[in-house]
Amino acid sequence: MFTERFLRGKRGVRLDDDERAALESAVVEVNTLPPRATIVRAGVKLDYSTLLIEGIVSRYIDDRRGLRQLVAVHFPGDFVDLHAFPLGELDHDVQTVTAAKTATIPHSALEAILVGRPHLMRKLWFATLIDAAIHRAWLFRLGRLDAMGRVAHFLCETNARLVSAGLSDGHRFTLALTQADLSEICGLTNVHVNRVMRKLREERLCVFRSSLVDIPDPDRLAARGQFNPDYLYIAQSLSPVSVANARSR
Amino acid sequence: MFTERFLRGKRGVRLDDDERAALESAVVEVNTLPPRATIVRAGVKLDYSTLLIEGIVSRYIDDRRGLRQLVAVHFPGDFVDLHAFPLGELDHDVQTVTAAKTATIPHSALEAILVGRPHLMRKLWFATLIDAAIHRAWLFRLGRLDAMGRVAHFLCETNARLVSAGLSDGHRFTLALTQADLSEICGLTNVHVNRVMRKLREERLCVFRSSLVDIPDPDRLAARGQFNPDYLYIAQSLSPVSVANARSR
DNA sequence: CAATCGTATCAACGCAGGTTAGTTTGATCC
DNA sequence: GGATCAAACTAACCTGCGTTGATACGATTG
Repeated sequence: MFTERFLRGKRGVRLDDDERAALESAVVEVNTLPPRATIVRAGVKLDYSTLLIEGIVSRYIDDRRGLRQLVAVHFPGDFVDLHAFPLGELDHDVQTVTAAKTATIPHSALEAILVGRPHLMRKLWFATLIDAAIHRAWLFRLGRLDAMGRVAHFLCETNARLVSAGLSDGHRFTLALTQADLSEICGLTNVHVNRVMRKLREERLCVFRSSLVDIPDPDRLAARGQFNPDYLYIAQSLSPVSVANARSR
Repeated sequence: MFTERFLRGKRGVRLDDDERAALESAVVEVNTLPPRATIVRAGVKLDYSTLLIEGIVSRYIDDRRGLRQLVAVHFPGDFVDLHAFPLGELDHDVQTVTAAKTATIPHSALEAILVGRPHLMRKLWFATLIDAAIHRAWLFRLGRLDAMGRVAHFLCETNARLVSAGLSDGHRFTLALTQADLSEICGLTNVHVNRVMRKLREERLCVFRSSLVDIPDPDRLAARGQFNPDYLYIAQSLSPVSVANARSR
């Protein structure tokens, strides 16, 4: 089951068995990729899209001078570059962060879904718009939060997304990102991210060591990062708050 | 013709007469709105979307403490909240900046297009993904550019978009944004935006006075803001560079 | 005409985060 | 065991932007 986690826990877009099967049968290939492998380059015409099954993938804009800004991070279940289907080519690069397993879905198969299964198509559209909503939250983060807030916000978001993918219990999860990766996500230098991580640790807001994130009190961290999960369109029953509360009770 | 400017000048998604007519006939209402009028509030279920005919509209995320980050600015021809159709409700607020004229399109009409005109639907999807591509460029701006660069980048982007909408000649255009608006776009304070505007003027990069933007040398401004228009998916013949060159020859 | 309000402008000061240049830790491999 | 490398961590210094508060300008209104 390649699409098992796709749209999992999202509000109002549950896939029925039929749709699930249609998507599954659209997969033509499964690949295993090493860390830091380029999946897509900006400006190259694409006739397939990539669903992430395992590992972490990043999307980034690069000024070809060493400065790189991540614009998205993807976890298992994300349809990484589904937007390449309507767009034809991408405006940014896509690269694995960790080793990853991906499923390839040709655009010809999506074309068939477009014509024959309009309601499944709308759910695919929805998926690309969640990514856009996350972009907007990232804009808020970069534009209006200080360094502590940015990191806190990102960790809250990641926790919420991993909870809904079934990969976090609401307090702890593995996250194989380096501090340098975090700095490219949060618009900071790696040196400053290091300072921030220490402070988060000192204030008992979050401990991130050897790829393990531990959030003792998700609500406090959320407050520090002004994090409000609404933009993730997560189904009520799976919201990180309710999960965290269920555990702390 | 309400949809005259919609997707104008975009690569590979020209609307044929039939599609144009279908969209036109989906309009049920045209409204005139005053400046700073709220169009949509976050979290409210929507059964219509809004096409902008005249004026400027902004989308923003607000921390309810006075800090506001704009996540998008829309010009005539933009389908401001088309993403509300698949999403159902928005994760942010939408407000006019200037007085504006809008066309309302009910989601029921979009539903009909979804089922009956899959290829028009794909073009609508495309339109929402352009917005996402612009979000990404804004992320780069906020994450990796200094204050001068951010303002320069925004002005280049706006110039390019207005050229393709037929509202800029590539060097000059009217833009009824205040310096405070610019600060909420660029993640700066209005005081610092003022410093930046002076410096842009002193360096002959850009003069912005009483709602009129004048860019003597678009290439120089683009270099300062590391602006590359590819993400706007503008058709070759309408790219701002070629327009600017045509004029300067 | 004066009063008012939104916007632009400027100067003085402080600090968050960048820059530079390291050292330490831990994993992997010979 | 030592060698190597990536990642984490630190300190010292510097600067770009935020903050505060005041003034100027121009449009609108009474």
